[in-house]
Amino acid sequence: MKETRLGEFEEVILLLVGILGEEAYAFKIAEEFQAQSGRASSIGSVHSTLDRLKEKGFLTSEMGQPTAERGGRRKRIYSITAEGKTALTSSRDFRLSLWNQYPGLSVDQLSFLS
Amino acid sequence: MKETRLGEFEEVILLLVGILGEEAYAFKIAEEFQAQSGRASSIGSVHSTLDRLKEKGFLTSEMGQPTAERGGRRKRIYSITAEGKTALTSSRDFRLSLWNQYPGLSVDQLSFLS
DNA sequence: TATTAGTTCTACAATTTAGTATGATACTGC
DNA sequence: GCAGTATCATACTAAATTGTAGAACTAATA
Repeated sequence: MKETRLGEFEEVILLLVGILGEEAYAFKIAEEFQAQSGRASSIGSVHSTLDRLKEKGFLTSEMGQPTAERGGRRKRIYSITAEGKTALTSSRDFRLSLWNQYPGLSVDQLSFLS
Repeated sequence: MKETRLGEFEEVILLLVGILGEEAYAFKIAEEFQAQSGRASSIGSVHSTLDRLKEKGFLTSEMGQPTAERGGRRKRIYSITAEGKTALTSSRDFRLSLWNQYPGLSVDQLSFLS
């Protein structure tokens, strides 16, 4: 009951933090989510998800430097913790293992490589 | 808002239905879930999840034949619909794409093959 | 200095997902 | 036909996830 599972949205957000690296601040993450998933996302839900991920110990954050852009409030930059990375890895491994047991979804053949 | 997303548990259950084929009935699915995930699962939650998946159009079911086992009530056998398969495939593709953008998680190298 | 843009933050509400409890069925074997 | 077992079924509850609205901060530009 207290297994700290990741919801689908949470998992994607966590992944995006990893992918974006230094650029992982809420607004950018929301944009990127939309770009990659096609699904709309609101900045608010991204925020609450980031908070939850922080509480679960999967993320940390710190304020970045202000930029020279108009409206350049300081950004809060998120980064993945070791726990976060572990969670992503084991989620990935579990899924790969299941997919590979299901013929039409198997990843072995590299059919997904572009 | 009405995007028919799959929860984490739902997705795994759907996958197990695919994997189990003719053997995909609630009890077996619950057992298999436990075996593969290590997490406990109750038959009741598997049932309600199967129902939900059916409502979403990802599964259908029909009663099987009684077996010659003691207590052999007829089983309800579930199977994946085309929609279900599509949902699994696109969920897989989306994840593969994200993982491959995140160096430590990339699946390209086949490092996961046993 | 007023306006505007980019952004964070918070508190709450809505929805969805997962789990419980309990009862009903259907069959085998004695 | 009674006891026992495997299984389905239902209705409800609880918990977790996701979304909304809106205020507030910061800096640039006009």
